[in-house]
Amino acid sequence: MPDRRISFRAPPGTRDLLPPESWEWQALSRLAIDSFERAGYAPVETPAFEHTEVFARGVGEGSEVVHKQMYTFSDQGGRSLTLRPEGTAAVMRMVLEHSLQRGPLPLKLCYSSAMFRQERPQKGRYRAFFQVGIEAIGSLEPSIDAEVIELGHRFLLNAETEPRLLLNSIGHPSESCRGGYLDKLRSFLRAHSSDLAEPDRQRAETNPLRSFDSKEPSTIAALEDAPLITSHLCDACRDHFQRVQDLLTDLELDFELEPRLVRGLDFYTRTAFEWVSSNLGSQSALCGGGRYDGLSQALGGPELGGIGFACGVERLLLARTGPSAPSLVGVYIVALSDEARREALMLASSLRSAGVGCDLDHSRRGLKGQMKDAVRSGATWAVILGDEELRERRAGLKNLRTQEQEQVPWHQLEKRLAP
RNA sequence: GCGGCCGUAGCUCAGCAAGGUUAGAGCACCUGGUUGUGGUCCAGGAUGUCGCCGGUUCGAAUCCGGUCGGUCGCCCCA
Repeated sequence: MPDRRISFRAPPGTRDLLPPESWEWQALSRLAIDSFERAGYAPVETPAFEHTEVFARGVGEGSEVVHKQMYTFSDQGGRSLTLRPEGTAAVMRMVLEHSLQRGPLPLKLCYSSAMFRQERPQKGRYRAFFQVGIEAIGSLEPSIDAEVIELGHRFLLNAETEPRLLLNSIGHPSESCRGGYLDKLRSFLRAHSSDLAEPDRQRAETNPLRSFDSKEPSTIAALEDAPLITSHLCDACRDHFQRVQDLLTDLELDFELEPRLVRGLDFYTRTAFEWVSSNLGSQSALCGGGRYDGLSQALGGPELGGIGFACGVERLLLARTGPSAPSLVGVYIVALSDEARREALMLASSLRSAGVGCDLDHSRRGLKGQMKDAVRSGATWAVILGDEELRERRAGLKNLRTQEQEQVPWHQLEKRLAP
């Protein structure tokens, strides 16, 4: 319970990120952006809010996200604005606004940004949350699909999350492909309407694909023999999907074909994928993505295919099984007198300039307290400065892991502690 | 929008069913034992309007009503 004299707390579904979790959070974001940049993806940042239309048209009016989860408000000029509920539509808006599609393609972009959705909060799901993701825009080649998926997979492995990769293709909207399939699925659902669980019947009409997301046992049973998208793809989409699979196999990347995998946002086409983890409570999706060849045109742009994914950082934190991030403080300076404290502050400054992470006491703690704080800081080394050391211009250098200690002249300290 | 569970110290919780001395424990924090050496041990210290409002009662952390908040699940999604 927080201090009751404080009358405010973070709004429902939002949370403060504080140590030690915040260390992990930072390390994860850095790891993500770092791995994406190494593959040629440039970091971008779009505004936290957009004209509502960007999401209404980009994400799709029919989607749940747009329908009832957006934080929408009017500004003083009467414009309708919306806090971004996801990143892809905003990034595409940015690309089109600056005509980036006229430069070399594909555009390879990455981001780590806050997203906002009004949903009922629960484990692994917040109203304000962070996503790290990438977008590759302007190539229809299967190789870019494979690159994007491989980057996501390797990132999740490096993030110690034990991901399972689910893969599907949802074709494209025309009658010869997903359109025709949806008709067949609808007839199937109508024929089996009485077997569906009550909440799923309505949805079977409005958004038949989503029936596959149901957790109702009776619905799952009824869908046992439902037609699957993968056997109704047009030749071009089928070929694309096969080539993506071949490339992933070349990359020795394990994936599970999941013909029931669908996407929540309307703009997705062809390749759809998702990484899941079993540590997320009732949420299972760690990271989700797919190809969105219709998005640019939905926003009034030219034909411009793209593919990308977004990972929920809070979910990554929940799914992590590996060791925690190491401290960037390598050295803790222990000072035993006022004179030594002055010296310690100067030493800290020069060590930091040399790139050595270090910390020191500011509470006038005694030796014992400072040693304790040194351990707490995560430092490997304690540099001990007492009157005797000051006189002889040397310092006690103690390795906090091995407990070995020696005396080192000041001028050698920096060299000994250099990273 | 709907449902389950839970609100007592910074954290995790005991106490509540049979209302009754100064409301407890563990962890964490600070000090000392060791006037110059951390993770163990010992001693001590600081920290609470028992979520809030009202009712019942001589008396409420405990019973009743309401309210606010948290959490997990449904829906949906990262």
